[in-house]
Order: sequence, then C-alpha cells, then structure tokens
Amino acid sequence: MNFEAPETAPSARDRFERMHAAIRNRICLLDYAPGTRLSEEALAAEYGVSRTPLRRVLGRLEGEGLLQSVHGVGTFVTDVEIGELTQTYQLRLELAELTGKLSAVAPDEALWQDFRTLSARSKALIDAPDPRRFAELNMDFFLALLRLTANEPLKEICERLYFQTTRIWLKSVFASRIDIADEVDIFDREVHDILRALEIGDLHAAALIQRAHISMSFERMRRNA
Amino acid sequence: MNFEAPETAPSARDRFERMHAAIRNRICLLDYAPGTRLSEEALAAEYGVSRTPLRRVLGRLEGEGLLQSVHGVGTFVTDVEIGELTQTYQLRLELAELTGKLSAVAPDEALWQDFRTLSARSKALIDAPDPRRFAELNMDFFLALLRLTANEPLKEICERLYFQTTRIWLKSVFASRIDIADEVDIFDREVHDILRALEIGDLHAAALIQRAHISMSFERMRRNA
DNA sequence: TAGGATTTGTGCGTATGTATT
DNA sequence: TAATACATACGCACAAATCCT
Repeated sequence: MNFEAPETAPSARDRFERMHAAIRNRICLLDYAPGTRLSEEALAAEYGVSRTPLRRVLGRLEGEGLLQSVHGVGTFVTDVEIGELTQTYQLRLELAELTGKLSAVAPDEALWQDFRTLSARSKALIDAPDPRRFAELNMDFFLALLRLTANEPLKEICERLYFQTTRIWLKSVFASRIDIADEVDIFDREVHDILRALEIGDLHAAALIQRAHISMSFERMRRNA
Repeated sequence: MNFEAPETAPSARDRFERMHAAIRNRICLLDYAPGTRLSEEALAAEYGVSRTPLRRVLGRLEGEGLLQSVHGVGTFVTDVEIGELTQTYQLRLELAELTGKLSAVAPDEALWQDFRTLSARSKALIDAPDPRRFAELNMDFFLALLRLTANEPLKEICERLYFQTTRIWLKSVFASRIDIADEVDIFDREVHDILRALEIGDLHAAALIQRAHISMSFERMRRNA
C-alpha cells in the first residue's frame, strides 16, 4: 500500500501553474531582465512540452502585464516608462494601507514562524549582501505580509502590482552605483519595524510602515535612475 | 483612390480584442448567465476561426475571473459565493473613492457630451424600463466615470472588478420580485447627483456619491437574494 | 462495471508577419 | 526592391479526462 504523498497525477492544470510560477519568478527575480526576448521553442523544450501549452502560459503572463508578444518579432519582457510606474506606485501606496484596514487578521503561529525565518534571513544578508538573495527575500517578505489580510481580491491585486513593479525597482537598484549593502540595511530595518508593530498587535501601523517604505524606495529609485 | 476608413487589415490582435470584448459583454450583460457552459466549437464557428485563437480569448477571460475551463467537462461562466463577493464589494468601495483622489481629471467637452447622452438614456429608460437596456446603460455610465481619473492601473482594476461583480448584481436584480422600474429610478437619481457634483467641479464628491450607491446596491442585492 | 459520447488539452505542420541583407 | 531567415499565429488531428448509459 502507498501511504506516501497524495501522488496525484500531474494534471494539465498543475503543469500550467508550475510553468507559470517558474517563468514569472524568473522575470521578477531578473533572470529575464526587462526587454529580454523569450524563445517559445527553447522554453517548451526546457519543460518537455510542445509550444501549445507553453503559449498558454505566455498568454497568461501577457495578460498580467509581464510579457508582450508581437507577431513575427518575438515575445519580450515588458519594461515600463517612469510615468506609468509613478501611477502604479501611487496606487500601491493606497492598497498597502488598505491591507491593514480591510479584513486584517493577526498572524497565526505558522506565520510568526515564517516571519522569524525571514528576519533571520535578513540579518544574514547584512553580513553577506547578494542581489539575487535580496530579491528573493524581498518577494518572500512581501508575500508573507499579504497573509495579514483575508480579502482575497485585494491580495490578488497587490500581488499583481508587486510583480509588475518590483522588478523595475530591483533593476534600478542593482544598476545604480549605490552599494547593495545600503538597501539591505534599509530593508532589515523595515522588517524589524513591521514585526514590532505586529507584536503589539497594531496591524494598521504595520501597513503604514510598509506604505512608507514603498514610498521611500520609489523615491530612491527615481533619484538613482 | 480610396479615401474611406483607414482600411487597416484586421490584424490578429484586432480579432483577438474584438472577440474578447464581444464575449466579455455577453457575460456581463447576462446573455451568458453565471453557470452557463460555452462551446468552444460553436463560438469558433460563429467568429469564423478555428478553436486555437478562440481558446486564446477564453484563456484571457479565465485569467480575468469570468470563465473557468475544466478538462473533459467544459468551459463555464463563473458564479461567486456571497462571501468573496462581499470582499470584492468592500474593495470596490475603497477604489471608487480613490478614483476621486488619485489623478482625478475634470471632464473635457467630449466627456460632457457623453454624460448628457447618458443622462438622456436614463430619463428615457424611466418611461420604458428594460433589463437589457438597463444593463447596457449601467455599464456605459460606469466606463464614463472611469474617464475621470488618469491613473491607468487604477482604471484597469476598477474595470476588472466591475465586470466580475456587476453581472452577479444584475442577475440578482432581475431575479428578485422588485420591479425593475425601482432600480431604474434609483440609478437615474445617481446619475443626476453625480453630474451635479461634476458641474460644481467637486470630483471627490462625485466619487463619494458613486461609492455610496455601490454600497447601497450591494445591500439591496443581499436582502433580495 | 464497462464502454461510448463529448469536451478540453496537446502536438505539429503550415500560414502570416517582420526585419535584415 | 526583392529575397531570405525567423518569429508568432493558426488549423487540424489526436490524446486525455469526464460523464452518462
């Protein structure tokens, strides 16, 4: 008898989700920088499928604003101009605060455990700054904060806007002359301050701190770009 | 020589947009009620294309939360439970108010003209209430109000949430025993009040009125459902 | 329980559009 | 300007999954 993991046959939907998450992470972690051309054929071969199901994934990513396909030319990772990016950030500020007001829920024990791990990763990064690890930690911390609200539509929208903007910000951070160590220090203070607000039980304050840091990081990006 | 319309060859992208908007409107105007099964083959035949490009459109609509495809079963118009609908409406309230604060722009002459036409359509509907015309007018008025903000990401999100929720509300309205004439009267007053706020130049007030009406319409739906 | 009918998902060859030589 | 190379878009046949008899 088999008492191992559910062992559900990998359905078409699972394959879709796996490829979608994988390619999305590559885009958001700058493995594929803005402007990069993606090869349908190469990606299909990598995942062991034909172009048809892969194109479904690319179509979804295009709908999410991360890719753009042009007939006869290619499929490219999107890059946005500073104007629309400003609008997106203005909106992200408001939505970040909303997460602390709409259906805000206190962290459970599992989330506390994740926050402790994230804090430790942040401390470790101070001693050994690394762009890739910083990008991963930044994303994981953002996704953990989203678990503080129970409003599913709000979570989806915040996640979507984060994926659209953070890669542009990361690109700017890594391209600027500023030492990455500075950004890591600032981020570690953000983690520290937010966790302290959560320990007090002030979810709205935590959201406001996040809002402030999003605003400041955007300002730094604008100056260094 | 040909001085007629631009006569641009209908590109693949144009066909995609046309089919997408057409099917989306059918869903949101209740031609396809929640739970309805859509036939890929029938729709492909209707638009004179093969299943492949049509499936691109269905995939996009699935990403927008309007459809859900299940392997071997069919493609169905989504229907949402009251719980998530409540969360979506809470979010829509906040976003509606944000449109009056983030990059709010006063209407230009073209928009004023559209508002006058919409107001006339509303008055005409009072004398001859009709569910289909009411649904169309409701959508057109909402889209006109979105033109009061220049924040593109905010517009996209508001539009997306509107398409997800208004069809559920319309279904509830049409299914309840309440005379449609009552809803038309209430809507006409909303149009009147918002236009008066706009004439004064108070964009925030206009957004607040819209917010109030969204809130009240949801409350009516909950009671009649 | 088994098998056939129906529907979505996949693979692949071809058509169409674009850029470059 | 024409031809060639290469990319995405499309159409069709078949596989896989589900439902019902």
